Amino acid sequence: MAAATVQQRLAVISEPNRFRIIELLKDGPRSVGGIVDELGLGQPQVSRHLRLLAEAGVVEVTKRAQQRIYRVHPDAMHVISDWVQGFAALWAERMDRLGALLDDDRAPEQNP
Amino acid sequence: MAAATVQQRLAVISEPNRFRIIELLKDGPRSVGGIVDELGLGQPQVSRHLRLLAEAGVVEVTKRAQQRIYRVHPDAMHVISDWVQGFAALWAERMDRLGALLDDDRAPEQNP
DNA sequence: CGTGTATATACATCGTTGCGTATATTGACG
DNA sequence: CGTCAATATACGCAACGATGTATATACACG
Repeated sequence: MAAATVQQRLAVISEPNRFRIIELLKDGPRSVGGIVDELGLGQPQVSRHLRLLAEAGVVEVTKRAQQRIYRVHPDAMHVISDWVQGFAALWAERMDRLGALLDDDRAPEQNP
Repeated sequence: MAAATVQQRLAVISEPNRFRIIELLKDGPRSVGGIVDELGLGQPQVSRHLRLLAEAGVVEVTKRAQQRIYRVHPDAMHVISDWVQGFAALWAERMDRLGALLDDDRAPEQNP
Protein backbone atom coordinates (compact mmCIF):
# COMPACT_ATOMS: atom_id res chain seq x y z
CA MET A 1 0.00 0.00 0.00
CA ALA A 2 2.00 2.93 -1.23
CA ALA A 3 -0.95 4.58 -2.97
CA ALA A 4 -2.31 7.13 -0.59
CA THR A 5 -3.67 10.63 -1.09
CA VAL A 6 -1.82 13.65 0.19
CA GLN A 7 -4.53 14.17 2.73
CA GLN A 8 -4.13 10.62 4.01
CA ARG A 9 -0.39 10.99 4.27
CA LEU A 10 -0.73 14.25 6.15
CA ALA A 11 -3.25 12.70 8.51
CA VAL A 12 -0.88 9.88 9.36
CA ILE A 13 2.13 12.14 9.75
CA SER A 14 0.40 14.77 11.82
CA GLU A 15 -0.24 12.54 14.81
CA PRO A 16 2.18 13.89 17.45
CA ASN A 17 4.13 10.73 18.19
CA ARG A 18 4.25 9.68 14.55
CA PHE A 19 5.54 13.15 13.74
CA ARG A 20 8.33 12.60 16.24
CA ILE A 21 9.12 9.28 14.61
CA ILE A 22 9.33 10.90 11.19
CA GLU A 23 11.64 13.58 12.50
CA LEU A 24 13.86 10.88 13.94
CA LEU A 25 13.93 8.93 10.69
CA LYS A 26 14.85 12.08 8.82
CA ASP A 27 18.33 11.69 10.28
CA GLY A 28 18.58 8.11 9.13
CA PRO A 29 17.06 4.64 9.40
CA ARG A 30 16.19 3.21 12.79
CA SER A 31 15.10 -0.11 14.19
CA VAL A 32 11.88 -0.35 16.15
CA GLY A 33 13.83 -0.77 19.37
CA GLY A 34 15.95 2.23 18.51
CA ILE A 35 12.87 4.39 18.14
CA VAL A 36 11.43 3.03 21.36
CA ASP A 37 14.62 3.94 23.20
CA GLU A 38 15.00 7.38 21.71
CA LEU A 39 11.41 8.45 22.12
CA GLY A 40 10.48 6.63 25.28
CA LEU A 41 7.29 5.16 23.87
CA GLY A 42 5.88 1.69 24.29
CA GLN A 43 7.09 -0.90 21.80
CA PRO A 44 3.61 -2.00 20.70
CA GLN A 45 2.63 1.62 20.15
CA VAL A 46 5.71 2.27 18.04
CA SER A 47 5.07 -0.86 16.00
CA ARG A 48 1.53 0.25 15.35
CA HIS A 49 2.55 3.78 14.42
CA LEU A 50 5.13 2.39 12.02
CA ARG A 51 2.52 0.11 10.54
CA LEU A 52 0.24 3.04 9.79
CA LEU A 53 3.12 5.06 8.39
CA ALA A 54 4.10 2.14 6.16
CA GLU A 55 0.54 1.60 4.95
CA ALA A 56 0.42 5.24 3.94
CA GLY A 57 3.68 4.80 2.08
CA VAL A 58 5.48 7.27 4.30
CA VAL A 59 8.07 4.80 5.51
CA GLU A 60 9.47 1.53 4.21
CA VAL A 61 10.91 -1.50 5.98
CA THR A 62 13.83 -3.83 5.49
CA LYS A 63 14.62 -6.90 7.53
CA ARG A 64 17.86 -7.43 9.36
CA ALA A 65 17.80 -10.57 11.45
CA GLN A 66 14.97 -10.06 13.91
CA GLN A 67 15.17 -6.36 13.54
CA ARG A 68 13.01 -4.31 11.22
CA ILE A 69 14.73 -1.22 9.91
CA TYR A 70 12.43 1.66 9.02
CA ARG A 71 13.31 4.59 6.83
CA VAL A 72 11.41 7.49 5.32
CA HIS A 73 10.17 6.75 1.84
CA PRO A 74 11.57 9.60 -0.25
CA ASP A 75 8.84 9.65 -2.88
CA ALA A 76 6.13 10.05 -0.27
CA MET A 77 7.60 13.27 1.01
CA HIS A 78 8.17 14.39 -2.52
CA VAL A 79 4.48 14.09 -3.26
CA ILE A 80 3.68 16.21 -0.24
CA SER A 81 6.26 18.73 -1.34
CA ASP A 82 4.58 19.00 -4.72
CA TRP A 83 1.22 19.55 -3.08
CA VAL A 84 2.51 22.37 -0.90
CA GLN A 85 4.10 23.98 -3.94
CA GLY A 86 0.61 24.42 -5.28
CA PHE A 87 0.29 27.25 -2.80
CA ALA A 88 3.48 28.97 -3.87
CA ALA A 89 1.49 31.28 -6.11
CA LEU A 90 -0.12 32.70 -2.98
CA TRP A 91 3.02 33.84 -1.26
CA ALA A 92 4.35 35.30 -4.48
CA GLU A 93 1.23 37.30 -5.17
CA ARG A 94 1.51 38.61 -1.65
CA MET A 95 4.16 41.24 -2.18
CA ASP A 96 2.47 42.77 -5.20
CA ARG A 97 -0.86 44.37 -4.56
CA LEU A 98 -1.91 42.76 -1.38
CA GLY A 99 -4.98 42.15 0.72
CA ALA A 100 -7.08 45.16 -0.04
CA LEU A 101 -7.09 44.65 -3.76
CA LEU A 102 -8.01 41.03 -3.39
CA ASP A 103 -10.81 41.93 -1.02
CA ASP A 104 -12.48 44.16 -3.54
CA ASP A 105 -11.52 42.38 -6.68
CA ARG A 106 -12.27 38.78 -6.26
CA ALA A 107 -14.27 37.68 -3.25
CA PRO A 108 -17.49 35.77 -3.47
CA GLU A 109 -21.07 36.77 -3.17
CA GLN A 110 -24.19 34.72 -2.96
CA ASN A 111 -27.28 36.70 -2.22
CA PRO A 112 -30.57 34.83 -2.48
CA MET B 1 -2.96 32.81 17.33
CA ALA B 2 -0.70 32.44 14.37
CA ALA B 3 2.06 30.68 16.31
CA ALA B 4 1.60 27.00 15.72
CA THR B 5 4.05 24.18 15.13
CA VAL B 6 4.27 22.44 11.80
CA GLN B 7 2.82 19.36 13.39
CA GLN B 8 -0.16 21.31 14.66
CA ARG B 9 -0.76 22.88 11.30
CA LEU B 10 -0.58 19.53 9.58
CA ALA B 11 -2.99 18.04 12.10
CA VAL B 12 -5.52 20.76 11.43
CA ILE B 13 -5.14 20.60 7.66
CA SER B 14 -5.26 16.83 7.41
CA GLU B 15 -8.84 16.51 8.58
CA PRO B 16 -10.71 15.47 5.42
CA ASN B 17 -13.25 18.27 5.26
CA ARG B 18 -10.78 20.91 6.31
CA PHE B 19 -8.48 19.64 3.59
CA ARG B 20 -11.29 20.17 1.11
CA ILE B 21 -11.76 23.69 2.43
CA ILE B 22 -8.07 24.44 2.00
CA GLU B 23 -8.11 23.14 -1.54
CA LEU B 24 -11.06 25.40 -2.26
CA LEU B 25 -9.35 28.43 -0.77
CA LYS B 26 -6.28 27.73 -2.86
CA ASP B 27 -8.23 29.08 -5.82
CA GLY B 28 -9.15 32.24 -3.99
CA PRO B 29 -10.95 33.67 -0.97
CA ARG B 30 -14.42 32.47 -0.08
CA SER B 31 -17.16 33.46 2.30
CA VAL B 32 -18.46 30.93 4.79
CA GLY B 33 -21.67 30.60 2.84
CA GLY B 34 -19.70 30.09 -0.34
CA ILE B 35 -17.82 27.20 1.19
CA VAL B 36 -21.03 25.72 2.54
CA ASP B 37 -22.56 25.81 -0.91
CA GLU B 38 -19.58 24.41 -2.76
CA LEU B 39 -18.84 21.60 -0.36
CA GLY B 40 -22.32 20.74 0.82
CA LEU B 41 -21.43 20.81 4.49
CA GLY B 42 -23.38 22.24 7.39
CA GLN B 43 -22.81 25.91 8.13
CA PRO B 44 -21.94 25.41 11.81
CA GLN B 45 -19.45 22.71 10.87
CA VAL B 46 -17.78 24.94 8.31
CA SER B 47 -17.60 27.79 10.81
CA ARG B 48 -15.95 25.51 13.32
CA HIS B 49 -13.49 24.11 10.79
CA LEU B 50 -12.56 27.63 9.76
CA ARG B 51 -12.13 28.59 13.38
CA LEU B 52 -9.64 25.78 13.92
CA LEU B 53 -7.84 26.63 10.70
CA ALA B 54 -7.62 30.26 11.77
CA GLU B 55 -6.36 29.41 15.23
CA ALA B 56 -3.60 27.36 13.64
CA GLY B 57 -2.76 30.32 11.43
CA VAL B 58 -3.59 28.43 8.28
CA VAL B 59 -6.28 30.86 7.15
CA GLU B 60 -7.09 34.47 7.89
CA VAL B 61 -10.34 36.40 7.96
CA THR B 62 -11.56 39.75 6.78
CA LYS B 63 -15.00 41.23 7.37
CA ARG B 64 -17.27 42.34 4.61
CA ALA B 65 -20.63 43.41 5.95
CA GLN B 66 -22.02 40.34 7.67
CA GLN B 67 -19.84 38.09 5.61
CA ARG B 68 -16.52 36.74 6.75
CA ILE B 69 -14.07 36.19 3.92
CA TYR B 70 -11.50 33.48 4.52
CA ARG B 71 -8.27 33.05 2.65
CA VAL B 72 -5.20 30.85 2.99
CA HIS B 73 -2.48 32.50 5.02
CA PRO B 74 0.54 32.37 2.71
CA ASP B 75 3.19 32.27 5.42
CA ALA B 76 1.62 29.24 7.07
CA MET B 77 1.97 27.16 3.95
CA HIS B 78 5.45 28.51 3.48
CA VAL B 79 6.47 27.17 6.88
CA ILE B 80 5.16 23.77 5.94
CA SER B 81 6.99 23.95 2.65
CA ASP B 82 10.23 24.63 4.49
CA TRP B 83 9.66 21.67 6.76
CA VAL B 84 9.11 19.31 3.86
CA GLN B 85 12.24 20.60 2.20
CA GLY B 86 14.14 19.18 5.14
CA PHE B 87 13.56 15.80 3.52
CA ALA B 88 14.88 16.85 0.14
CA ALA B 89 18.26 15.38 1.00
CA LEU B 90 16.61 11.97 1.07
CA TRP B 91 15.27 11.95 -2.43
CA ALA B 92 18.54 13.31 -3.77
CA GLU B 93 20.65 10.67 -2.09
CA ARG B 94 18.35 8.11 -3.59
CA MET B 95 19.76 8.00 -7.08
CA ASP B 96 23.36 7.65 -5.97
CA ARG B 97 24.20 4.47 -4.15
CA LEU B 98 20.85 3.38 -3.00
CA GLY B 99 19.17 1.10 -0.51
CA ALA B 100 21.62 -1.73 -0.20
CA LEU B 101 24.54 0.44 0.73
CA LEU B 102 22.51 2.28 3.30
CA ASP B 103 21.30 -0.97 4.77
CA ASP B 104 24.82 -2.19 5.46
CA ASP B 105 26.47 1.11 6.11
CA ARG B 106 24.40 3.06 8.52
CA ALA B 107 21.56 1.28 10.25
CA PRO B 108 21.24 1.08 13.98
CA GLU B 109 22.03 -1.57 16.46
CA GLN B 110 21.31 -1.82 20.13
CA ASN B 111 22.14 -5.16 21.58
CA PRO B 112 21.96 -5.42 25.36
C1' DC C 1 14.78 -27.84 19.07
C1' DG C 2 14.64 -24.99 23.03
C1' DT C 3 15.64 -20.38 24.71
C1' DG C 4 16.06 -15.49 24.38
C1' DT C 5 15.59 -11.28 21.69
C1' DA C 6 13.02 -8.30 18.52
C1' DT C 7 8.80 -7.08 16.70
C1' DA C 8 3.95 -7.66 15.63
C1' DT C 9 -0.96 -8.39 16.83
C1' DA C 10 -5.26 -8.63 19.90
C1' DC C 11 -8.28 -6.56 22.89
C1' DA C 12 -10.49 -3.46 26.21
C1' DT C 13 -10.65 1.24 27.59
C1' DC C 14 -10.90 6.04 27.46
C1' DG C 15 -10.29 10.67 25.60
C1' DT C 16 -10.87 13.48 21.60
C1' DT C 17 -13.29 15.15 17.84
C1' DG C 18 -16.63 15.72 14.23
C1' DC C 19 -21.53 16.10 13.48
C1' DG C 20 -26.43 17.63 13.99
C1' DT C 21 -29.64 20.63 16.13
C1' DA C 22 -30.73 24.66 18.49
C1' DT C 23 -29.60 29.23 19.68
C1' DA C 24 -26.79 33.47 20.08
C1' DT C 25 -24.29 37.31 17.82
C1' DT C 26 -23.28 40.60 14.30
C1' DG C 27 -24.39 43.84 10.90
C1' DA C 28 -27.34 45.99 7.16
C1' DC C 29 -31.56 48.13 5.97
C1' DG C 30 -36.04 50.12 6.20
C1' DC D 1 -35.57 49.83 16.70
C1' DG D 2 -37.39 45.69 14.48
C1' DT D 3 -36.36 42.35 10.98
C1' DC D 4 -33.66 39.62 8.02
C1' DA D 5 -29.30 37.68 6.41
C1' DA D 6 -24.70 35.79 7.59
C1' DT D 7 -21.94 33.68 10.80
C1' DA D 8 -20.63 32.00 15.34
C1' DT D 9 -21.30 29.33 19.64
C1' DA D 10 -23.38 25.66 22.85
C1' DC D 11 -24.46 21.13 23.72
C1' DG D 12 -25.35 16.05 23.45
C1' DC D 13 -24.04 12.10 20.98
C1' DA D 14 -21.61 8.76 18.39
C1' DA D 15 -17.40 7.11 16.41
C1' DC D 16 -12.69 6.95 15.73
C1' DG D 17 -8.10 6.40 17.41
C1' DA D 18 -4.27 6.26 20.79
C1' DT D 19 -2.80 3.79 24.78
C1' DG D 20 -1.67 -0.13 27.99
C1' DT D 21 -1.47 -4.93 28.85
C1' DA D 22 -1.17 -9.44 27.30
C1' DT D 23 0.15 -12.55 23.89
C1' DA D 24 1.73 -14.26 19.37
C1' DT D 25 5.18 -14.59 15.70
C1' DA D 26 9.96 -14.40 13.71
C1' DC D 27 14.59 -15.34 13.89
C1' DA D 28 19.42 -16.29 15.73
C1' DC D 29 22.20 -19.16 18.56
C1' DG D 30 23.75 -22.83 21.34
